[in-house]
Amino acid sequence: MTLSNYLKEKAAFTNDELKIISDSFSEVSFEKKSMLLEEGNICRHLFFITSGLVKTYFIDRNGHEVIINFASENWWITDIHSFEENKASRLYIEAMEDTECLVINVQDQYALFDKVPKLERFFRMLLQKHTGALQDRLFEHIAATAEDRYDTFLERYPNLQNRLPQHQIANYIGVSPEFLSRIRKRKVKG
Amino acid sequence: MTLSNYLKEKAAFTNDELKIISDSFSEVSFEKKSMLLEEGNICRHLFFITSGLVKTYFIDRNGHEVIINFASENWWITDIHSFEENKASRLYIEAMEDTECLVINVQDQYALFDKVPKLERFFRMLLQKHTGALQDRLFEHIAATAEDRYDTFLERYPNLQNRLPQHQIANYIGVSPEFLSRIRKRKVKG
DNA sequence: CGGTCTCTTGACGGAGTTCAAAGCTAGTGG
DNA sequence: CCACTAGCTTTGAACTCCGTCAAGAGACCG
Repeated sequence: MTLSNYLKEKAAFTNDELKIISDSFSEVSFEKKSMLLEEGNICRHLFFITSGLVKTYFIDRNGHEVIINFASENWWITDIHSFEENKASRLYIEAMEDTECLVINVQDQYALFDKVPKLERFFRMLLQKHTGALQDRLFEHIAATAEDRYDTFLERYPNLQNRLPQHQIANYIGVSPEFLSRIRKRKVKG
Repeated sequence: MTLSNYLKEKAAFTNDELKIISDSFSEVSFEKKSMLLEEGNICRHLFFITSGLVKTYFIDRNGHEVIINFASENWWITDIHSFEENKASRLYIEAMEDTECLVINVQDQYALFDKVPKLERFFRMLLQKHTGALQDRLFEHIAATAEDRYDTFLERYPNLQNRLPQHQIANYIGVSPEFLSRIRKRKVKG
């Protein structure tokens, strides 16, 4: 099972622990274009994606979608603020392909932390990495050009480039689809 | 002592726990313009600021300072990635006023987590809040104008507005000092 | 009083947006 | 299997936001 393999790669969990963890999650499927989370709702689940692709976004005050990140195989996704504090979410999470997930709710998560304390620390580390990634994206948006951000996107998600329509990439790097088209044209010319 | 009062306000620690926590921190002072952390070094400390004001920034590839955030009384500050993983930091932390801190190193932090497990969860929650704040700043930079970001700054740090030179605020919201000056002129006119 | 730091103002330029139109591609139903 | 449609990408032109450069005006500090 994928979650166990993933955890084995990432940290030193015993087989007992892996079993306890796996048993705490349930499998859920989402069809392409269906929603894992919608704005205004409380995010009830922490998702581990075993196959497929989702995007997280919010709607800005001009009614435009703003993509925060993508997540595919072996990524965790949730609105952590909503999930942990039971607050209405500002975010949407939408399946961009048919997607298989393992999910856990917040109570079961804390019960699991009590059974496998190592996991709480593991999740704290994950959160740290996520925070680092957010900081890097903020840096890019303050200090780098759109072309730089596009290059960074290509390096960071080499496998996503062909799974995503170009205007979604444009949205993620924070430019209009027209301008990304021009960037690409410029790059081909050299 | 300030840290105990702060923790009492924020979560239900017992007096014993508060004493154990307080005893694990040491006091350090920094003069205005001195550095708490410099790029290339490992961030050895988690800082709790009891008085004063610091800024965290990095130097972008054009040699310009880019301010990530400010921290004053009752704020935690560190480069968490460097601190936890013993990696060279990309960041600078600089005192903008004479500043008093309580500090702990990473080993003592983990020893403290073992003695007061509640604290590890508390820190995870802090990290979540920090992540939320970073996400909000990213949203702003993708979807809001400089004027919107200035308004948000004023709401978020009402007490910092008069303690900071205007060009530092400009840097924080990601515009040139000249342009912030124009924004302010526009706002006065109504 | 002189120097340094800070804020303002003007002129110009560049990065990126918006709008509109046209060409492409892929999926869908008949 | 073809035709149609809907969504995706490209291109051009005008426009906006904001940065850079340069110069001057305060303000603070020794």
